[in-house]
Amino acid sequence: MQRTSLADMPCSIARTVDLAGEWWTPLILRDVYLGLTRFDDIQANLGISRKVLAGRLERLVDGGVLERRPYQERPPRHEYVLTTKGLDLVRAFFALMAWGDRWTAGDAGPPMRLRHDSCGELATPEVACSHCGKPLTAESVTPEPGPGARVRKGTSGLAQLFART
Amino acid sequence: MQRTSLADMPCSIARTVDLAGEWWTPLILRDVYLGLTRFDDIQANLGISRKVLAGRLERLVDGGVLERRPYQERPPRHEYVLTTKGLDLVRAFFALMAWGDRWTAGDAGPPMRLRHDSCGELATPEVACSHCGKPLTAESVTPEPGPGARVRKGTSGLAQLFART
DNA sequence: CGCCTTGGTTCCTTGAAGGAACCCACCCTA
DNA sequence: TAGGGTGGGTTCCTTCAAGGAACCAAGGCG
Repeated sequence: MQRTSLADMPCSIARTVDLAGEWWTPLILRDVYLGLTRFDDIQANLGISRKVLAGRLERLVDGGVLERRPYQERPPRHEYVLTTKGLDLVRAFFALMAWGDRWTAGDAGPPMRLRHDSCGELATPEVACSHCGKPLTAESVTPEPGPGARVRKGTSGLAQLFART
Repeated sequence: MQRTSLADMPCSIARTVDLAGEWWTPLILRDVYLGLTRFDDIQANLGISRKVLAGRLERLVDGGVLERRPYQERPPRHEYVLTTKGLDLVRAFFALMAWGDRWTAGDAGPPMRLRHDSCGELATPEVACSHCGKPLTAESVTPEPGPGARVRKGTSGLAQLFART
């Protein structure tokens, strides 16, 4: 779909989008997480082109997000399962889901809810500070360059950290 | 880029991706958040085609994520600023950024870090339970249908909740 | 006047998405 | 042994979005 790869940008959002932000990919991961682990099941559920699905699954396996695992031999059959890296990505998608619940669900309410096993309650995923545990919002945070930043000479402003070259 | 719209799926991830998951869109929002609010600045920073940028900005304004605001008249000039809805989306992107920091940053480390104003520390955004405040992971949660779910007859399994039709 | 800046729009080419057909190994049943 | 079903794709063709460059218009500005 894209000609421009985002993988080489010095930005963790860009690199995440490059691997997991292609069209359909988040929904494929959602399906796998919810138990649709086989090619035909995912294809039928999403209505995605088989060609596109094959490509996305290959990319996710190469990226270490999914594992292609045989569940029987003779005839050889396999399923796709989330790796640790993939489960961690699903966790991040919970934050996107919560945003969608808040802003796009409308009167019908959220299509899916999450029950937190440890506390037993229906949970709204929140983005919180790892240090103090309080809500981490865009307004309550100040971005600064990290060790992996590539600052370009002759420019200024934080966003210049993420210039493509 | 896509022919298939995800907007009508009964899934908050799909609806979020439909609006904010197009190629370049997360990076545009990142730039606006970091202070690159003008067309030419964003275009130069990302190296994106002007046509694509114009389309993305229009879609984000229509979707209520950005606001197109004049900052001077004569000559008329305007900038793009995040709405409340947009700032909340940036917050969800923090979770994606944290994933990228963990899994794609490599030895160089994260390109950007966030200092939490209220506690003063460098924060790693975590996805936490709104109820008990503890970490919310993919493994520690049980999905169940919400009020907005559309269960299809003749199928089974949670993922069937999100079938396209 | 001619040039610069901002904020786009138009045009053309390339390449990804969508859709349908096809394929192959293996199994089952009659 | 023929025929049909299933899982997991691949091939082919058409359509439409992305990329890139040129163009444009309103308003300064020297």
